[in-house]
Amino acid sequence: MPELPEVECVRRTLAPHLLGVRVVGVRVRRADVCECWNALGRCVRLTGRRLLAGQRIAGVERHGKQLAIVADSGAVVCVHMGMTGQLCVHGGAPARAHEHVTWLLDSGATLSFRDPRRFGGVWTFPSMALLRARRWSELGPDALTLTGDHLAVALQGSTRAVKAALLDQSVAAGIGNIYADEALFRAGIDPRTRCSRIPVDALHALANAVRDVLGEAVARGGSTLRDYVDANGEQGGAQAAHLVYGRGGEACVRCSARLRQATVAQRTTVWCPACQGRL
DNA sequence: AGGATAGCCTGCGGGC
DNA sequence: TGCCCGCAGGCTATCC
Repeated sequence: MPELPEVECVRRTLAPHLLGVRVVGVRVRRADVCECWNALGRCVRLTGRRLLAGQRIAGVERHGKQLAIVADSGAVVCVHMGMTGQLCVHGGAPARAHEHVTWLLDSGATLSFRDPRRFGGVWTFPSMALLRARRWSELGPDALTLTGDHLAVALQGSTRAVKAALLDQSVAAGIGNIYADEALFRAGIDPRTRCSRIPVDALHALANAVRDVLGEAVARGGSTLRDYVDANGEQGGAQAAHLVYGRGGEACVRCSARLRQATVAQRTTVWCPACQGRL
């Protein structure tokens, strides 16, 4: 389940394969995972050109959980991987099941977007500016740059549970269920706590915890629980560093209390009832 | 209008 | 062994 660290690892492993490479063809096996937008903000017909056919790739960018492959023409393909999405580069292996879009590159390699659950998708725009204006503008700041000051403004007066706010991509982009629980544990905050009851110093601690948890997970290559692999098909190692996620009923690594598991914000949530105080 | 909820979709593991 | 059910959850649409 790609959250920010996994998508960043895909970006980093993808870039060396793509930069300066020309797209010589595109094969779409499921057109309904793609959406094309023009400069007027209208949804338009899917074409190879809009998926960068014939163009040279000049950049691979990321905001939150979304990737953008940018051509030298300025045209952009934005990929969101949902839960089970994968972007892999390989040397022309036969298509696997659920491989929805394949880009043929002049390097001889192919890039494929695979997504069994189809919670992800592909969006095309004539420029990065339009992607930012039409799609990324809905997102909060990238969670790797999250600050306590921003959290204080974004959560001001909100009565919802802090975990729900962390999962809200308009608050900060990139946090999912795994790293929300890990960050709340590090910050010592009960995930059920209403936002408006969290003091500013605790919000600063939370923002720091979010950045630390995400940064460390990137350094470990992301978390592989089931599906995640980077652009080279390699699994990550960050799951070994999870202190609470997936450990409900086990002992807290800090105080040995039994970790509690319950549904918070419609998500399976694990926390330490001793270390994470309810404010 | 903020916040809670349902639904999308497939693979897998547990239970019988 | 095989089938059925529940669960995983990022995001949007819808309801309250």
